[in-house]
Amino acid sequence: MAYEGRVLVALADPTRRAIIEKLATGGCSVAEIARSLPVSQPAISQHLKVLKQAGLVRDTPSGARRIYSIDRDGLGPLRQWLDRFWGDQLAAFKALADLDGAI
Amino acid sequence: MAYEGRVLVALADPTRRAIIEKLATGGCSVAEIARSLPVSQPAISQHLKVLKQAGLVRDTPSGARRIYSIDRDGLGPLRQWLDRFWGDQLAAFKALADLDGAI
DNA sequence: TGCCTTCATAAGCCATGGCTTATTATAAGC
DNA sequence: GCTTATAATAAGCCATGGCTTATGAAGGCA
Repeated sequence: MAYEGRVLVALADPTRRAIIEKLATGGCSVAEIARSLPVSQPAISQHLKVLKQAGLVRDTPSGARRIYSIDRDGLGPLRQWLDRFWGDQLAAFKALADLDGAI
Repeated sequence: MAYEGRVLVALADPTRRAIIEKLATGGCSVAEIARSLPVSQPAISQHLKVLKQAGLVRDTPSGARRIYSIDRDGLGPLRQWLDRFWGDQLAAFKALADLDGAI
């Protein structure tokens, strides 16, 4: 599948979006994520696998635990794909950025 | 469901992305889309319903036909949601835009 | 070594969703 | 009015995916 497809499928699930929101507050272990959501630890692991394969999440071993965190570069493919059809928004962003710079 | 959820679910399906790519070349009737893809007309109608409810597509009656086209404003909710977690990209966009302006 | 914690994988269940064919409603043209 | 074309809806089929429990593998510590 195209890469933007993996990203979109990964983000289409509400539980995976909840994981992203959790990780936005800082790196977390799997158990920590599982404790903050109403699903089992294996379910979290499965979701993290999907997010990782989509490039949205990174993990670094830390002893017996694994610290997961948001991959800042993971959204590139999706942005590129979206800009193919909603590219006008890029111009709007540019205008906004210029405005910001002027203030 | 949150609006960004509808948008993500809508774009997660490859057939719906193909419809978006087709509509990017200009407004199309349902039959025209169905002819360009290996699925039936009812399937296209079902997909268009999902895309419309997500705000990604607009339709205007034209006789017995309906012309569908991309809604340029439909991506706002998704951009906002993405920027909550990948907001650094906005800074990158700003830098890029500034650079463009400088050239 | 033995025990506990942490995490990934396996297997199976079940709801969801994308597809089909059949049908209905509306508009255009004879 | 009748026929044709276009598109939406209904009903049903089936694969996919998200969840569970059970199990296994690897690290830290007494």
